[in-house]
Amino acid sequence: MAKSPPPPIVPRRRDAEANHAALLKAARTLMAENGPEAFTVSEVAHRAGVNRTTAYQHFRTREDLIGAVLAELSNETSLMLKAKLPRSQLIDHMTDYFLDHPEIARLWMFQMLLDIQLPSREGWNRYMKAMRNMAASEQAQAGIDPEMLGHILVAAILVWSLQARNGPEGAAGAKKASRRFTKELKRLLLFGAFKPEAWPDLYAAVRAPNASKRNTSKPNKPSKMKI
Amino acid sequence: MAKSPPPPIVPRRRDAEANHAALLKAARTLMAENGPEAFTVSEVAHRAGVNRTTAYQHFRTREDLIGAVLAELSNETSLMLKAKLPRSQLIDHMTDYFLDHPEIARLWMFQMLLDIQLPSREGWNRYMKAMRNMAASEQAQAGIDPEMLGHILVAAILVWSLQARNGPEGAAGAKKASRRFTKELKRLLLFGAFKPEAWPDLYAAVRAPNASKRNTSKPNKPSKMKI
DNA sequence: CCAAAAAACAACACCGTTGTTGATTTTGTA
DNA sequence: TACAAAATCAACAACGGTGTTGTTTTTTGG
Repeated sequence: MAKSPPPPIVPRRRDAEANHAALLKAARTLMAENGPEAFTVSEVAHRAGVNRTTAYQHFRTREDLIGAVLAELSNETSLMLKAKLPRSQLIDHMTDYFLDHPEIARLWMFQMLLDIQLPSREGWNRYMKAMRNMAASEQAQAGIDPEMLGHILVAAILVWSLQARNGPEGAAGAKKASRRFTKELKRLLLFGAFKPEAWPDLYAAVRAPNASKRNTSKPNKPSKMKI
Repeated sequence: MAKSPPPPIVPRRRDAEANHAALLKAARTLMAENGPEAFTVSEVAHRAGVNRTTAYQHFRTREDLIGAVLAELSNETSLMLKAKLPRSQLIDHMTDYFLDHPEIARLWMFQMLLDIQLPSREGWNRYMKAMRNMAASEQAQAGIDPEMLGHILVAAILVWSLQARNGPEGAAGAKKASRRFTKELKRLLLFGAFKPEAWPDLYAAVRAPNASKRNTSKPNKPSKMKI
């Protein structure tokens, strides 16, 4: 009763924290490898260099372990998306990030597939908001559909980060190949890929969407072009 | 010995073929649902409306069943990619195809993830060849990197087809949302998204790749553009 | 009606995984 | 040295999956 300062010194005899972290990391690796459900506690414990029963001392059940990994993942991606960067480096940054953290990219894709749903909806919302702002700005072309463009970009980058290592040079060439990738992505964003005059039907589909809308943006543009 | 025409009539008492097909279909559905490894023979048999032991009469082991599904899948996607269509419908066609066959899209993504590798490398090669031809043609802009553009497109379409059903209107609105998607994709291919003059750094990265290259393709092009 | 194919059914052995329990050992701190 | 947290270890029950076997039932072509 007389003791006013209850010593906040947490007794940490053997390194419980380190083991906890090792277990989380091992679990994450395995989950990213074959899918978030395709692992056994034994495997995780073994990879963490820890006894199986020790794992059960840190996580009551296998499901708890999965949940912990997913929560951790959600935090990290949230942080990544929060980073403020020069806009011109955004594409490189995201591509590099996923390239450097393949487990995150893979787990994200698995989540998307199994659709427990996209991890960290806040992150996704922030991303989409940025897309809308960009589309509304002076720096963007008119007529962009920001949500759809957002889908296109994130899909391309995510999937690329998974494929990059499959090239002829393997993981070694991944970085180099990725520069090729981001360059083409930037090129596409700046200029597109087709010559509009050579694709009158596409042009029509894009410019006169459903019913013949109001003729903004010069409907005769394609007619004068020749291939 | 006297019988010259040995009757080629295959005795098919109870409908073995139908069951075989039902098993394949059930397996494919389940594999697409939770991943190509995440199913049990019992589940498959149950969904196929067939006894578990009957399943083992059609496929010696679980692995055989998986193999059969994957082979079937490979054939179908190969066929899809072989279809000759007006080029302007290609994007819609691919998007619709995956939208109408979600199991195929999902299985494909799972394969890509687990990277047993891309199903049907021939299909992929044919696709990349088409991209190269397109890039080399008069209808395309100069300076395209066909392989990378190919990656971008297929990733965007595949992932979209998985996401389409997650919209607010669910599966019902998927078709409508997909038209939004393909429209934006076409728009992007025709015009890009950014105003090059507003992104000088991107422009520099794209036009003067590593060392300052030869100034082909009018480097002043972006300066005169407005919307 | 008969014979044979195809399916259903029940029972089994085997294995790996989960989660628990209780006893035992290591190790840092006081 | 003594205490106690943390990790190890062995053993166990319960469960569910795979693959097999032998038997029985249904169906259908001849």
